[in-house]
Amino acid sequence: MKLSTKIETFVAHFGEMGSRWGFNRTVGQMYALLMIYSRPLNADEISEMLSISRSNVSMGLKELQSWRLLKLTHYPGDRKEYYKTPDDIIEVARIVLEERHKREVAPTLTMLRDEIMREPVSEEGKYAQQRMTEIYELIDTVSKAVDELAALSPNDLRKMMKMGSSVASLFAFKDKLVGGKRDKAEEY
Amino acid sequence: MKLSTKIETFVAHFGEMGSRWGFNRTVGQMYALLMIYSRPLNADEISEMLSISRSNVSMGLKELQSWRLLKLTHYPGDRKEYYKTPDDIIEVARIVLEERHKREVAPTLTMLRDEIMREPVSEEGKYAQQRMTEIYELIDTVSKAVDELAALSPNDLRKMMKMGSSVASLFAFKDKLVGGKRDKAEEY
DNA sequence: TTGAATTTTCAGAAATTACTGAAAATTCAA
DNA sequence: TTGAATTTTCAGTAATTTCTGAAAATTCAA
Repeated sequence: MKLSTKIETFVAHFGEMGSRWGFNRTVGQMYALLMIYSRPLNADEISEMLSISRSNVSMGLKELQSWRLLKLTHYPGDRKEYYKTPDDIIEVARIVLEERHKREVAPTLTMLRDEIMREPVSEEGKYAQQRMTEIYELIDTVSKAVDELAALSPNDLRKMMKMGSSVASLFAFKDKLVGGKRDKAEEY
Repeated sequence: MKLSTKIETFVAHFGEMGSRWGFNRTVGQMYALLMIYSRPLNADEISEMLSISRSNVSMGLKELQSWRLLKLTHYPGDRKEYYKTPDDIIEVARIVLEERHKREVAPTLTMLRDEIMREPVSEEGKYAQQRMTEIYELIDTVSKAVDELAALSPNDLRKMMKMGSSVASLFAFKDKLVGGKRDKAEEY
């Protein structure tokens, strides 16, 4: 089962980049393949297409499922499980944001809150506490904004994309979503 | 040179999380330490405080410098170099965003553009091309929005933070920055 | 039930990444 | 200049992560 050059390039690239999203290379490749292949694939097909062992595919699928990033399908008369990604790419982005928030940002905020609460014992501790407060506020602010974006429906997000991407436009759109009114909407 | 508990917890946590930001554990620890320590530190001090070899510190500092994340200081009569982070934590966030965009997002967009251009030879390639176009548009949109945010001055961003963090508020703020006017500013 | 088909687990091997000590290179005061 | 102080480099080692094959577990049609 030979992959087209287009797919091979895409898969290889996301394999390399995958680690930045919290996966290893093969898991990145697997997801990339599922994302651009026109039909759901079973584990054996993935194993063959990417030349990785069946057991590695099994572990990779398990990890991707723990990220809620896969959809399962079955075909009549075939006991194998077939995997695909959500049809809507925006849905994928939303899930990744949510999961990363849960896995990385939330624990960091908890740690910072705990340490900021604890009475500092030294001058050093006092300074550290101040700095942690600044860091807490920054992360909290940004993550709340991201939460809100992630909470918008894929459909709303798509409308936003069509409007253009400037921060100003994004905001203008949000206004419409929440029913706000503005003087100079035509500027955007 | 014993670290306070507060600093130790913070350093350990960012060591673990560091890999998500593109660094390894020790580089994450080093930056965490420099971020919350009240004064600039030299390489020997970092080495001792974190119990890592002097050469490892040297390599870590080099990497952090390639990310433009360090400021250098000197003290009269002392030949050692002293390192600290930008005073403003928002400046740190802005630089990380810019560097990650340059190192990860830009190459991905280039790859996608190239592959989308290339005429597909198979049905599979045709479908892949479609999907890549969707992905390209999403990444491009989001990254343009992030670029704009990163381009705002730390001072403007701080004002934004003080206003609160809802998307709506962010937009309202951007309006003020760009001189726009709105009916119901008092709602935010 | 049974057993063939399928998926999962996991111990060990392979590959990759991080770290160290020693040596080389650089810097700068005298 | 010289040489002591300091920083960087890098080959080898250590630690970690990823991957595999074999075996165990699960599923389900007959």
